Amino acid sequence: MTTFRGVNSLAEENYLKALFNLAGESGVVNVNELSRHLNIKMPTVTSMMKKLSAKNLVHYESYKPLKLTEEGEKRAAAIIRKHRLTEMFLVEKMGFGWEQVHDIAEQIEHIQSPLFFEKMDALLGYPKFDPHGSPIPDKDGKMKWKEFHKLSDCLPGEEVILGAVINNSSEFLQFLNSRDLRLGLSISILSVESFDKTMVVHYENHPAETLSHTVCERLLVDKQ
Amino acid sequence: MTTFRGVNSLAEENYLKALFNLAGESGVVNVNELSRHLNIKMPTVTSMMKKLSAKNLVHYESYKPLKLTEEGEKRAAAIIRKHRLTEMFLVEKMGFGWEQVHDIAEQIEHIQSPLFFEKMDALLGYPKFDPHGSPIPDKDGKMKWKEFHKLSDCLPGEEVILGAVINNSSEFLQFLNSRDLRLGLSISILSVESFDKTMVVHYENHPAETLSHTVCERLLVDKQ
DNA sequence: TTATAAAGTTAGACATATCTAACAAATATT
DNA sequence: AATATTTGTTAGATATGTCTAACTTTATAA
Repeated sequence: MTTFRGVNSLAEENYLKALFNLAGESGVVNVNELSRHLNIKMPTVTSMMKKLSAKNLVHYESYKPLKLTEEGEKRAAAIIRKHRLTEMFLVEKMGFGWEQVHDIAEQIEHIQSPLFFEKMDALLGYPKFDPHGSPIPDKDGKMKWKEFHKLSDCLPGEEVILGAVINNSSEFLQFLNSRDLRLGLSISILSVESFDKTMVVHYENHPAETLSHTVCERLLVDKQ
Repeated sequence: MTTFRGVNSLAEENYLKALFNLAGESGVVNVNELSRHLNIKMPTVTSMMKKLSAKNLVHYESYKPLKLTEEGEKRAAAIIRKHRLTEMFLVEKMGFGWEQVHDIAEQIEHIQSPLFFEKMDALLGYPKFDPHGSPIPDKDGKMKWKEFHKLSDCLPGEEVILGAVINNSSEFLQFLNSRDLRLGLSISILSVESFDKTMVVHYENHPAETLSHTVCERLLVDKQ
């Protein structure tokens, strides 16, 4: 039947999104990184990059790192926007926990219906951040992370606000749930173990909770 | 990436759904019908029927009409259930008009997440019918149409309740909107033109509205 | 009842998206 | 600098789902 998919196929959308998410400051991504992230072998990635390059969505030259074109970035941001709006909708309007929404949003982000996402946006009151604290790109693909610090970079004595988490896996989020850790929480750093960087923190009804460096690296806080 | 699609591919789901929707009393469907309905050429349909037959979802024998197996019917009903729950959700919880929801539901019906549809179902209060009056199959695939009559089979003097519409095209539903025709409305039949079966009816603030036979055939009513 | 039309099948081509095996280039290591 | 490792590409195979052209079977009509 060839269900209508708009301009890009499902597969193409997944590559664009991955390129967007993996791009750091420089905006470039290696074939190998992309391959590992998508769980798709490198030759397949190479051939898709040629295809997206032909469509002017990716800058591709043999053996050089990949970069989205302006148009590619716009398309990618539109998908991320749909993903994050959906996560917000699932949590705010349908009663899901923040640890349950990733896989569903991963599917709904491919729905072709501008109106559907505009309705979501309006019902949510035009949110700027998703349930994990990630910014929701606006319709022009613009978005800005707040000026967060990793909790792991903070020092004993500091009092910070949990603003975002960088790892939306169900397991990690369930761990946070089990410790009553959620966005907006005010956290005081009591001490840092020097040899393994483990932190002991205090918040709400938790007088002394121990958090591994691995966890602290994934918690973004506002120093305020 | 091979996005997880559960047991059946998107294409397979569309064939199952079409077989379910086209099956009349007898439950059988011709290759040709299916081909026209899906807008897919007959040879393609034949080959897919062999595939679904190998999976025990369709009874297929050369040159014989097609029929879903019990398992095929179960799978199809599950998709229709998702479609109709989604339509209801879009109308009741997101403020869409009944003429806007078909295409979106056509995409969301393929989402793989039992929890997502259970949440919808619960938020809607376990509805039995979709916004067009079609029954929503339960989790076992069971559903039953109310005992409706076509408006076109009714006689002058009768007073009936509009219970369902059979044609969910945006155009038809917009026509009904333009005449303030909606489910639940009480309609009195004033007269029937004998040569073209046109009906003149009365309801609400419409003292005398003329409806073509084509329209009346698509309106299902409860004789009370 | 034979001819014609409609419905259905077979065979083979094509696009998309994936893979493995083998080779080439760039990077890192000694 | 020479070698080894990692990264990336090329070539060719495979699965899915679609198509057209040609043929067969079933149904319809003369």
